[in-house]
Amino acid sequence: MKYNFSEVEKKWQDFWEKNETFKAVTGSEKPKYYTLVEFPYPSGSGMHVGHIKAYSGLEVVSRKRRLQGYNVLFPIGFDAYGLPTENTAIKTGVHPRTVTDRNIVKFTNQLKRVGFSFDWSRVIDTTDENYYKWTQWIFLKMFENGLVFRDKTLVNYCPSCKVVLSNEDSQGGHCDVCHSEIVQKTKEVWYLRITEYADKLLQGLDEVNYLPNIRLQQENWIGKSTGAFVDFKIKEKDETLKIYTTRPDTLYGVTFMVIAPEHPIIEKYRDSISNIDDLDAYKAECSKKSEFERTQLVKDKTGVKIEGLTAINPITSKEIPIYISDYVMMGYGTGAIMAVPAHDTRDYEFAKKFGIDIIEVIKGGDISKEAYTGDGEMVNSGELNGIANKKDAIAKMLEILEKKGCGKKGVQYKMKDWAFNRQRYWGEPIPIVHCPKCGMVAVPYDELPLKLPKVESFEPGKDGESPLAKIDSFVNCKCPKCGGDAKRETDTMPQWAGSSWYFLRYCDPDNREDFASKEALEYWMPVDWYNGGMEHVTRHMIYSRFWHKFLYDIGEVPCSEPYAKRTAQGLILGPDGEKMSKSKGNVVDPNDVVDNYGADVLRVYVLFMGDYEQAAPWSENSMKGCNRFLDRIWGLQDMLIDGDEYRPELMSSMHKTVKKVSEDIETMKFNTAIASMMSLLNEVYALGSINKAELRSLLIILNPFAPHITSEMYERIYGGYIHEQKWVEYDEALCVDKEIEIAVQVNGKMRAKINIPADMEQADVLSLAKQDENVKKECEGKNIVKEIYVKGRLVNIVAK
RNA sequence: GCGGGUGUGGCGGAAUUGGCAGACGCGAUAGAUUUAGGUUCUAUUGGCACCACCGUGCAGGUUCAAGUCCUGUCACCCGCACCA
Repeated sequence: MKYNFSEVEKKWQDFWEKNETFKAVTGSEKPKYYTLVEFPYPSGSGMHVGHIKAYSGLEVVSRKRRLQGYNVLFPIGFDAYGLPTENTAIKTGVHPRTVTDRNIVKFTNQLKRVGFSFDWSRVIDTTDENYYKWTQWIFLKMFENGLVFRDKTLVNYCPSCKVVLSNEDSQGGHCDVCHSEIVQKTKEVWYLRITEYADKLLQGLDEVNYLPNIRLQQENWIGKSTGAFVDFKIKEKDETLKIYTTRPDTLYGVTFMVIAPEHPIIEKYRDSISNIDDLDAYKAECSKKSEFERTQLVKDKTGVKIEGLTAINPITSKEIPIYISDYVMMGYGTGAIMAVPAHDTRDYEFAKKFGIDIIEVIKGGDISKEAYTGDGEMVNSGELNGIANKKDAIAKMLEILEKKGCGKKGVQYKMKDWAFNRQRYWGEPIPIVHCPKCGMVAVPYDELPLKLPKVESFEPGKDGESPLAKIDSFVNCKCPKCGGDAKRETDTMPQWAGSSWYFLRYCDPDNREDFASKEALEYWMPVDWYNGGMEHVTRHMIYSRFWHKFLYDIGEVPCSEPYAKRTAQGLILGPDGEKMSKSKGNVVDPNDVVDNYGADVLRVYVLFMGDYEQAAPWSENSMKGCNRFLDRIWGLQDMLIDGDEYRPELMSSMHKTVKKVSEDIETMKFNTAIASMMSLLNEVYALGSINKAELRSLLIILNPFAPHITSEMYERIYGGYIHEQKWVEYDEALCVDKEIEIAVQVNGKMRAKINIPADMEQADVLSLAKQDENVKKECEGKNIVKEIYVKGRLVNIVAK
C-alpha cells in the first residue's frame, strides 16, 4: 500500500490545528522550555527554503522537548514593517496594510503546510496597533531615561530609498535594502544611546551560552579597547588637544599629530592658521569622497600640515607638527591622534611621505624598512628604558601621565549610537511632539498607540522627508504639556524596532494593560534556545539585548539577558553552489517540494543535507533519497511482527540509535541523527522483520523530523497519538556489542581484523592478535618492541 | 590589513576528538521484478598495475599511531575595515 502523503499530511495538520496540540500553557506545572526562531518578514515572494531550514532545527528540538515532558513555547509571528512592502505599495497603489495582510496569510498557509508545531494562538504582527503601542511605550521609557537624543551629524543616506541608514545598514558603502551607493548627508536625526550599554552588552556575554563565533562577532562589533587619553598643549594658544591611544608606552616616539579634517579646532583658530585655504580645499575634497571611498583608497596617505599651530609632546616637551588627514576619523576616539611612525604602519607611511622623523622606542624591528608593531625592550624613552614588555611600559607611562596631570586611562568602543529613524511611511510613528515653547515632549502614555494615519500616498518627500510630513491632520497637534499649537514628529522607527522585544510579547500576546504580564514573563523568560541567521548576530541581537537590558534596569523584565543560548544555521545554496537569488534563477520554492514530495520529505532533507551550521547546496537527487527513506519507513508495516521488547539481534542497534538521535538533536547534528536512523532501517530490512516494540521506538525518535508519517503509522498500529507518548529511553550498557571486531596493526599498518568479546583482557587480546597468520608473517625475524591495545578499537604491534 | 571559517571519493557529507579514513545519502555498475520506462529489491562502488602499494589542499615535523597535534604555505568563502 503506497503512502499518500498529501492526504495524511492534511489530516494531521487539521488535527493539530483543531485540537491546539501545540498550545503553550502559561503557568503549567511542567518544566517550561522556550524555543525561539527569528520571525519572518512577510515578503511578497513568499517563503524561501532558507526559512524552512531555519525553523526546522528548533522544530525538532521543540517536538522532542514535548515528548520529554516539557511545556514548550515555540511561537511564530511577523516582522512586518519595512521597505519592500512600502515599495510594493508605491508601485501597485495597494495600501501597505493590505499588502502586509495578504503576505501574512500567504506565509501562514505555507508554514502550516510544512507542519511546524508553532503555537498558532500567539501569533504577533509588529504592525498591529496593539503591538506597536508597546514598541512606542518602550521608546518613551527610553526617552524618559535619557537614552533618546537628536543630533545633527553626517549620516549615511540612500538616495534610492530616500532614507537615512544606520552604520549597520550601510556596510560596505551600499544600502542594505536596495544596494545603491550610500552618500553622506548632514541631517538632524534620532539616536538611541546604545553606547551607554556597551559595557553591559559585553559583560552579559559571560552569562549566556552563544556559539563561540557568535560571541566573538558581538565582541568585535562592540569593539572595546583600553588605552589612554593624553592632552597635548598647543604652543601658540592656551589650548590642549586631547587624543586617544592604545599605546601610551610609545609617547617618546611621537613626532607629529594628526587630526580629522572635520576637527573643530580648525574652525576655532582659523584666523591663526596661515594656510587655511589649503586646509579648506583638502577638507572639501574629503567630504566629496563617500565613507566607502575613503576606506578603499588606503594605499596612499594624504594630508596637509597646519601652519600656525604646533603641539608640544607632554613627555619630551618637544615641539611637533600637526597635520590634518582623512585617515583619522572624527567618529572614533577624539578625532585626533598622536603619531608614532616607528611603531604604527599608518603613521609610518605618512611620515615617510611627509619626511617626518621616525624615532625607535621599542627594540626588535628594523625601522629603516617598516614600522615595528611587536613587543620588545623600551629604548630612547627616559624612565621607561629597559622595560621589556608592553604591559609594564603602559602601566609606567600611565603613572607618569597621571602624576603630570596630562593623561589618564580610558576606554573606547567601536560601536556607535544607533540612528533610530526612517523617513518612511511604513513604520512605527515616533511618539514625540515638537512644541515651540516646551521643546520635545513625549506623547502621554494613555494616548498610545499613536496610530499611523491611513493615507493614499506613501512616497517620501523630495528632501528625504517622511511621507507623514505631508499629512496636516497628523502633523498639527496640541502640545501635551502646555496645550499650545505644536507639530508631531514625522519620522518613523527603523525596521529593527519591532523585533527588539518581540520575544517578550510572545509570553503574553493579547495583554492590553501591559506589554506582557509579570507572571508570564517570570514563567517563560529567558528564551532557552534562540536560533537564527548569522546576519542578525550583530544587528538584531545587539539591539534586542540592549532593549532587554534597559527594560531589566527599569524593573520591567525579570532577567538581564533575553537569550540563554544562541545558535545559527548555515545558508541553503542553489543547486549551482551559489547563493540563491532571483536574478540567478536558482531559487527553490518550498511549495513545489511540498507539492511533489510532501512536508516530511522537505523537513528531513533540509536537516539531512549537511552540517546544520554550514552552508550546503540544494540537490533534488539527494532529496529523493530522503523520500525513499520515508517510503521505506512506511514499508515497515509489511514486515511487522509481534513483540513487546527489543529482540537480541537488534538490542544494541536500537539502544545505540536512540542514544545517537537523542544526543545529536541537542548538538544540532541532525544530519548524523537521520543517518543513524537510516542505518537502523537498513539493518531491519536485512533482517526482514521488525517487532512492535522496535518500531514504536523508531517512530517516536523519528517523529520530530517527520511528524506526519509517524503520527499516521502510530495511530494505525498502536492506536492513539504519538505526540502523547514519551521520548524513548536508552541504556548505556546495552549500546555496547558483546562481540566486537578490532583492527590489528603492525607498525601502524592494518594487517588483520579479529573478533573478540568486548570485555576480553588486554593480555588475551594481544596473544590472540599475534596468532593471526598475517600478523605472524609481518613480525617474522623482528623483535617486538612494544604492544599497544586500545580498548575496543585496535591492537598495534611495534616490531623492528 | 585584521578577525572567523572551510579544504576529505564523481557529488552532499561522516569520523567516539590522536586509534580500522570515506558512516549515511546521491550518482554509477550488474542482477531480479516489469511489455517498457519509472518504482522496488539484491550486490558492488576511493585510486591503481587489486593479498602489495597510494590516498583527507601543499611541504615539513612530533608520535607506536595524524583528516585530527605543531611549523610553514596555498586556495576559496564570510565578517570588519585607516578603530589610533
